[in-house]
Amino acid sequence: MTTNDDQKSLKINAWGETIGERVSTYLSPTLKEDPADAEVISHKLMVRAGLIRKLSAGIYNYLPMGLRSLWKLERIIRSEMNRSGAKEILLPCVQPGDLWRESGRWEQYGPELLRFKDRHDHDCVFGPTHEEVVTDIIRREIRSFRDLPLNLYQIQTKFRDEIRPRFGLMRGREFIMKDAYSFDVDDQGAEVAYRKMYRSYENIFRNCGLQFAVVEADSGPIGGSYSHEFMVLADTGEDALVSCPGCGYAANMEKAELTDYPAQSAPAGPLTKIHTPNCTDVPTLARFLNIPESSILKSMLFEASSENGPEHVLVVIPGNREINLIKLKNALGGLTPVLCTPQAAEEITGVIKGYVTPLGAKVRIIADQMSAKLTAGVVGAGEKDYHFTGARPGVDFKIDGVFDLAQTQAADPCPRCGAPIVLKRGIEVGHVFKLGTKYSKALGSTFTAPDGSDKLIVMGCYGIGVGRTLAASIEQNHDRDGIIWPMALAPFQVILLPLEVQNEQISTAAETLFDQLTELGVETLLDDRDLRPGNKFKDADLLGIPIKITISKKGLANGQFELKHRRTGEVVMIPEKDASKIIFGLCTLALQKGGQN
RNA sequence: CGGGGCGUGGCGCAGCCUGGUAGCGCAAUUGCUUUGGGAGCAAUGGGCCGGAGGUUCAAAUCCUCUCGCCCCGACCA
Repeated sequence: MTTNDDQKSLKINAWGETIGERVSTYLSPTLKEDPADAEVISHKLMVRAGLIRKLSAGIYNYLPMGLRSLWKLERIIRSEMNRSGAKEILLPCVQPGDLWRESGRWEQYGPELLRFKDRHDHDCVFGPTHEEVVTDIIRREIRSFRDLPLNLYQIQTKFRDEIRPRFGLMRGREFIMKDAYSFDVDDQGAEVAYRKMYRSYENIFRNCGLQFAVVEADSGPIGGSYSHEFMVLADTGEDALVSCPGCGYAANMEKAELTDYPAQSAPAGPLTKIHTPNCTDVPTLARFLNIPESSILKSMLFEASSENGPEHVLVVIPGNREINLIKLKNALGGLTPVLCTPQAAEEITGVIKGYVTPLGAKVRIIADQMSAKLTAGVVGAGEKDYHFTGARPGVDFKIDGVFDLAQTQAADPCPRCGAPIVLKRGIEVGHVFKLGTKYSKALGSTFTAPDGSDKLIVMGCYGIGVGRTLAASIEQNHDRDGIIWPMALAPFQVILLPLEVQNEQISTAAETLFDQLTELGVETLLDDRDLRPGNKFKDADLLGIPIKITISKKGLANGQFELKHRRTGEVVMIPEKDASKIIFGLCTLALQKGGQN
């Protein structure tokens, strides 16, 4: 419980961490100005508050203050993972290249996989993820159905040589990830494991005091397999998502289904060619004809390459809609579609952009579901300055396939309940995924079933971006003055600001309260620097410590301290003699309320 | 990888176009005054101008090459 003699004693908790620190002997270098290389708010604030420093592109040092928050988060994650029955392990960063050849990812992974050779000229990789290594453990150690189910997790450093690291901890090359892997005897068991992790993740992010959404994610054209993403809601988030206030349906924008949306048929009538000069885009044409944009069926030419060479596909969709490229990709059986340039489209269709027609088209035509439902629409005439009205999908032109292809827009009806959809933005902090037998098959991980037969282990994998979650928390919780930590993640729960440390009465009162709080286990930062009040206030706000106690002559004259809540700005005077109990109570309460304060 | 931008004391920047003494603000150090929202005065220290090569009597400045970093596009925790 004590430390070296030449320093005032520091209290230590059960894990060996300090409960209280003095700013004068800490390393918390704060910056008045934004760092020049930071773009997003969390990155700026983490650097300014002295939580992290950049070492190299996408590679960061954690300073003491940042590390404390990281520990808090890791502790929350650990406790939930352990509660769910998962077992913690620690796997190496450096892995043999041969293992990656065995799984086929040595070839598949691409330049994002950091490869190097050791002194014996053996291929090595710095692990970007650990499916290979855990599966290797399992195939060696698991023999029988009696050994299953099992869930192994670790909190560990990964390296992915991203093309473009950015936004500080949000997208680093080296980053800390919690990754868990479940092993089950069959699909049903894997399903149970998946549900457990799903619930653990909800608990983790709730306990962090974060507002989040769980969304269905795109898992490619693999049938049966599915995945969910955990998104921290923040306007500055990189990912778009849809959410239904009616039934709770939520999905990544890429994945969001649409079953219906407003689209209006063009006036019925015979197919008529009309003169439409200079109407090369939808808004212009709609205005020219005085019809809604949705009555225009726009035809867009895509190129998709497979081993049989490039194929061209004409996509027909109502004029007021954007095409969702992921949906289109799935509709094309996994081939990546690329929109043809106007020049390329003109070469293939023989007409300039804006007048491309599905009528008599030689290429495959696939239609968005709503365009297929319209009784008539306006389409290009395949001839400059002319369109057709009254074109009947499937009658006047062929349709080779109908799919849900449109991007969801705000207020579109929910695919589950029909209520208007709301668009949000989020930061992906966690991902749960059903793997199936991909890796157990590649690496030969089997077990003996009760009937004596050998079966492949069914796997799932589950990730949380630890550093990213910290950044996301700041992205969601900050103001003009700095970070606003939720109690659960704050590096310290309380900061003490004695305004004049030269004044004996003030410094004694501060030291006394510091002792009392740390004795109670309240993590406290004492700003004992001989600085002007303004400096201390600014730093305290920047650091985002939830509770700020100001100790001044004025207050002490009445036997009181001033208590200010960082989040609300609410100020109360508290009596000196009860201060530690009151503060302890507030901290405890905040943690019980799921980390919010 | 393609497109754009930036490298000048610890941090943020000016100087470069039009070559000739390296400058400003903040921070740091010392002293005095100050003490409820980033104080004032005075003094001090600190810079192979990212690196290499070239042009020139002379290069932070012009030219070539290189390295690093940031921003915009396809992947991901």
